[in-house]
Amino acid sequence: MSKEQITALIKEGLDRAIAEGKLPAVDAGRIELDRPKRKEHGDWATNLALAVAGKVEMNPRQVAEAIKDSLPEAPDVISGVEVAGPGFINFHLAPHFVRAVLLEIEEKGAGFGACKVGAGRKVQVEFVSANPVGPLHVGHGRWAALGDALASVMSHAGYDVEREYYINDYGTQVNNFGLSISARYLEALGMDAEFPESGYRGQYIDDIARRIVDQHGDEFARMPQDERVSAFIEMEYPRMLGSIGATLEHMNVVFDVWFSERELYRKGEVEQAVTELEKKGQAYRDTGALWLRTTGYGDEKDRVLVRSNGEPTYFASDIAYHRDKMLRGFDLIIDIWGADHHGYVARMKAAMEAMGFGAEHLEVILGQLVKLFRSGEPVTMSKRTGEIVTLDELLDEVGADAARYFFLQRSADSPLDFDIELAKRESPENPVFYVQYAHARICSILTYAAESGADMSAPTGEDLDTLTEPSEMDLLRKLAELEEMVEFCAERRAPHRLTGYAEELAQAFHAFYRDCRVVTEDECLTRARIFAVRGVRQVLEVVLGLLGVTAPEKM
RNA sequence: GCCCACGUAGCUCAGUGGACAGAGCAACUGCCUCCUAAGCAGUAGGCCGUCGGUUCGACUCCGACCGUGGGCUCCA
Repeated sequence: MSKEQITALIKEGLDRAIAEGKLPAVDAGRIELDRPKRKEHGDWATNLALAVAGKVEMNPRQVAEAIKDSLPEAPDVISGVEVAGPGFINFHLAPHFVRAVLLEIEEKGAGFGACKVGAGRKVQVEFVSANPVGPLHVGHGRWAALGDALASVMSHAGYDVEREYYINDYGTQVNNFGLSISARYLEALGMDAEFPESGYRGQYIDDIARRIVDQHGDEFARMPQDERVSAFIEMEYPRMLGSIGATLEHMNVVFDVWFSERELYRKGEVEQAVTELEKKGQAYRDTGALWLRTTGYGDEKDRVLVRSNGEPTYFASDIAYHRDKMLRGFDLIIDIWGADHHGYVARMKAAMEAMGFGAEHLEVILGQLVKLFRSGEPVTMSKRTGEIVTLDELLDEVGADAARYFFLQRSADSPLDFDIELAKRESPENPVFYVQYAHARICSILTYAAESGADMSAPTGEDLDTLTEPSEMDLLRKLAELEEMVEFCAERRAPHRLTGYAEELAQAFHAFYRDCRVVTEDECLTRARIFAVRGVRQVLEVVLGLLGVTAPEKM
């Protein structure tokens, strides 16, 4: 990759300039090399001279000139170097070197753009993890898209990644679920029933209740309330979980592990975790409850692990869960939570410290919420009546590709305005089609080339040298950026930047298409351009694959 | 009140301490005898919330303030 090679050249240039006495000895630190925003500033630029000028008490431009003059010759890589602006050193890559990206794509195929920053570290990304007490809503779709794409891009960056869904199948929420069904069930039978205060009021609860009546009549009405509620829980939460799984599958999100909270309790892990913390002196008893001393690790106040009635809190089981993750050998745990859980981050990190794992092993990504719009008008969602737009409804309406792409366009820190009508529109204002269209267009060109008898075999080096049009060179340069994008998105946990790259690549391709015919009378050029266009197709497939969006051959 | 995030074009948002701040939409103007016009080219649109600080250099880092959203349970 060009970045390392140029960094090495700069380092050598600096060392040589010092050795030749043009510069005083100085520690350059880490050499920064960036893609300049403006094309005329070349392919790569370094601010080294600006950074060093103060230390050596020289004019930055003089420093830059000195380094430039001492740079080793590298005609295979660089075609030009200049000092510009306040003291940047700009590098222009040799065209031959730019074209070489096509050979790399050919060689690496689906592995193109991969890198090794992850160094094989074991990472778990846990996301969605919605309580199995109702259908997924649109916000869950965002976490699903985000978690899945993050896992993909980190995997491409050399991490060993697992995707996990945590099932809260224990405690208050499932109990409320059972109580809600029970109330609707009795109502459906014309009996009096008090609907629980914090019950689930969605239509789907009525549907479940009615289905039970249809299948079982009033047989559950004769049991004691507790027995009926737990019967309903056991019957219905697995079914709900199944339907959540189906929705996620509909969105092409596949988890490696579905982890049950009940299992944690069944295996005694919650108790073990609590006992361990007590033994370590991290927990104390006060007013009948057991408290974790999270204030020792930066939390605002200590938190209850076991209530005075003997019941462990959700926090306790969450601690046990994170302990279990660490014991499974992950180097890094990434949790994706809704922004409404942000108050929970400090205490969970404190708990990691209290357990002796180190808070740096846990990263929490807080996703802002999704607001739905339809033609500019907000789609109202009411918790009170339980009227929500489900993820299934959204997927049915706009399709998995558009939904995923829209969810991924914004950084997790930004609330997302999702316009259903825009996502549905099959027109240029919809960016997902813009990118997919580039892929379809390439497929169509390749079909045309084959049908018109063009030579589809690999080009020679001389053939490749016929690629000289500015817009085709720009396209090749864009291809070469994938690897640093992957590294950036993985390290910053920012898969949304990949959508921007996808659009830039598509744009570069469409500009190429405008200027350059692929199938021409010139056999050398035709071989080279077919090869180039295949490379673009490969890279589009990689990027769309990381985003979890399909790459259609026809549109 | 305290904690966190956000504040960039008319709208929705990108933006990695660097050079003249970007995209899409919306508005306006052109371009199909052609491998897909789901495309391309162009015009217009900015006090990067405000004020200070750090730096050779700040949309970017720090502080204060203003605005928006979220959180501050022996809830999950």
